[in-house]
Amino acid sequence: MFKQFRDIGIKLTPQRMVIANLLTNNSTHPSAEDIYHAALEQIPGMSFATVYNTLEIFKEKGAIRELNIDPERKRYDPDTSNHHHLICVKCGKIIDVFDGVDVNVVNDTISEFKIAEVHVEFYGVCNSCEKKNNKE
Amino acid sequence: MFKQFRDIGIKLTPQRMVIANLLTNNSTHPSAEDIYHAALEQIPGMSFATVYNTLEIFKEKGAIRELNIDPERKRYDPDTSNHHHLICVKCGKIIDVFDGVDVNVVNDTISEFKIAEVHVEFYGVCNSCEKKNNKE
DNA sequence: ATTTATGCAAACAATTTGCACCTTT
DNA sequence: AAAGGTGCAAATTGTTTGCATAAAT
Repeated sequence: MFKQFRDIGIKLTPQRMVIANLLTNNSTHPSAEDIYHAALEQIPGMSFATVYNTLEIFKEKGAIRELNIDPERKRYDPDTSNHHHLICVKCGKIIDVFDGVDVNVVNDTISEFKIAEVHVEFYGVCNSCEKKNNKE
Repeated sequence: MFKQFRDIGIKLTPQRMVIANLLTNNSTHPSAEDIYHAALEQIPGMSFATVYNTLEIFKEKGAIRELNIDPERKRYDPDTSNHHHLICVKCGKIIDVFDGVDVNVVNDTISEFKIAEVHVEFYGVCNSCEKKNNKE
């Protein structure tokens, strides 16, 4: 599982392995602070600088993606394939959407661009928040 | 032109009028700092706190929208209608896209949400950056 | 030995807040 | 005089950086 990290030129130290582990198969889109706290439990003495350095390297090498969804802090997504997000405006939950979304474009301004990626965010209220709301 | 601001319950002081003016008919998606500097030229002594307070009020009342496109700072958009953005990854330019974009959804997870808004960002390279690139 | 990563603390940048003063009702 | 807005400075939050130590090649 760490093979893919080494393959793209990331030297895996114990700290980085812990961070890589925390990111992989994690769909919560954690912030640097989330990762720092979780990592601290596995490596006492783990530093914030290391978390930030590691996230920077992972991002540079294309192992993870930085999300701009949360205006207060950067969040990280271990899935670098093009996918979209569903955001609950009540509880802040962010859910991945991999398929069933089709963006059709017929627009001259856009045609003049060399588009590399298309990100779609769906803002709304999730099921559990909706239920909570109805009970009040 | 200030009428619409008053109509939604915003008391218009001189400072707020300057800020409202800087925002309206401005498609550059300025940051709080951009606005502060521009406002300072019209009202010497204008404070940062006032800019932030004003942006907060405008946002609360629905006169402007806060954008999460730039990971380093919040940006503000005077257009609160649902539209999309074209972002040049080279020069950072952000261009509004009002039509010709159609998002089709066939996805159960999304169906369970009460969707309020859909934002699409197109990341790519704009024409002028593309030309610059070719000359090098 | 040289390069590279870590951890600490200090520095930074964007934003927010507390509070005294000044307006406007 | 009561309410709300402004400006200043200090505080907070998220992130980055400089540097000495430690680890890996």
